[in-house]
Amino acid sequence: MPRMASQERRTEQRREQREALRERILEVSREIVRREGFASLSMRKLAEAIDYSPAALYLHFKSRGDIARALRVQGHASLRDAFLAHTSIADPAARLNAMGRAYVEFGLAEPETYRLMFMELAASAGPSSEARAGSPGDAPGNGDAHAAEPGAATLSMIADAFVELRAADRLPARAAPLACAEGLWANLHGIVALKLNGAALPETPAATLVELSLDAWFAPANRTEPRFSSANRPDTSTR
Amino acid sequence: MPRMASQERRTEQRREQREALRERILEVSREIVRREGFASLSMRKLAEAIDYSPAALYLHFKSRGDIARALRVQGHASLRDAFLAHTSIADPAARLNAMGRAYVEFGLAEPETYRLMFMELAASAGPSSEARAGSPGDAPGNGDAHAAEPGAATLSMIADAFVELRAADRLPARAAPLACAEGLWANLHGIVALKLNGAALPETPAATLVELSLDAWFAPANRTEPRFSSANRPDTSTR
DNA sequence: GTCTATAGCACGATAGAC
DNA sequence: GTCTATCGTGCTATAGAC
Repeated sequence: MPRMASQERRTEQRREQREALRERILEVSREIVRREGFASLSMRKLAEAIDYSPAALYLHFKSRGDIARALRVQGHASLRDAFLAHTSIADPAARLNAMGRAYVEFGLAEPETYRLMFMELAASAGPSSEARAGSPGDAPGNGDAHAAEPGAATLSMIADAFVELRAADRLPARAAPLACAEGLWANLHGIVALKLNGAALPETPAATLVELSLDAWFAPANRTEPRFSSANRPDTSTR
Repeated sequence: MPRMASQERRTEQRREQREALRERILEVSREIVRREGFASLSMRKLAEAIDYSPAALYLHFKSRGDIARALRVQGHASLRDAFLAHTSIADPAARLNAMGRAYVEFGLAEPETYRLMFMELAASAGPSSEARAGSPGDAPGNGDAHAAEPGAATLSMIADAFVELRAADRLPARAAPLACAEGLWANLHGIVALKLNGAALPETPAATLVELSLDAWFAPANRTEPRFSSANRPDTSTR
């Protein structure tokens, strides 16, 4: 059955090419977003960058918001990887320290990606922002109402550490570990978000704020391990 | 000199009418932003709302970004007022508690105003976001490079409280009071920002997170004053 | 599947009559 | 000071040829 085989091979090639183009679109999109932000990712610009017509994009992605969704998923995977690199740290406080730093470093190193992941979801849930000039279906949050799900993995890694802290009776606050995790997350996000907005928080470097915040959220555990104490530790990055 | 007087009266009336119209534009703008967000405030829509032509707006505001700037100033004044209501609290920890709550309540009560004030400044300082379809000079951050200044008053109120805490030796962390103030601010901002983005932080109510955060940042002072302890205090608002 | 061409819309800002 | 009319731009998405 050589004819059958060759046909199968052809369709297989087709599928691979299709997949490859889709991947290439995402790759170029990611780079544009990284450098100029999602707001400046237009279908025209994207099409020109991959040397196709704008119409071709719509064969692989339902809309611009659909691309945003894919990029967000990739970003969350990237952040999760950064966290995974520290899961081997046995001490939960030390692990939280490492993860907290990693989180803020991720946000400051990839500001536009971070913005896309955590700061431009407004349009998906409210009647608010990101109402651009174009047509409907444009908002980055569209296409998936459960867009928060991809970040759940990283949040639960933080929560796990708090559970361990609580189990070892090293957690001062008497609240649910999940609530602590969300509180710490909010704190870290606040640092990144204010820094990304440029004008705000002009005085204190982000690294110092991170140290302070980690101290604040589980200081006792920290104080018994001077390895991670903040005050007498030179700031490595002065972003 | 009756002729002179009448002329003066006329120009005075003119000036008042001018001022009144400008005030009316701002008032309507504020309401539109409050309900639909700044991104959806277009000069056309605004003009129709005040029953003038779009061109008339440019007699009172240089650009759309100029309106944004005026609205931000008003918002900061409003937030400052909310803080001023608590400056009379003598105990610095209690004062910080009240101000922290007020901050988050402000953000959650006026999400779009808050967004305009703290989350849409990106375009002013970076090559990023808010690149809309229209012409240049559109970004909300334009028109004043020192846009962070209006918020300085509220920040220094927080910093003052930390200075007092430090003076009374009730501040656990050994860092500069200003850094603590910015850290706490970042924490509060993170809570509001994540809540405003809807999808994120689905589990824990904001009020609980605020309590936890305030506890985290100056817990010892808090624990000696059970009046403000959080765990055994019913959440009044479950936003 | 990919292209060209364009529809259709919305915007910010300005020119020039009155 | 206000209006009408419009310029110039950018966008998403689709129609229809190949």
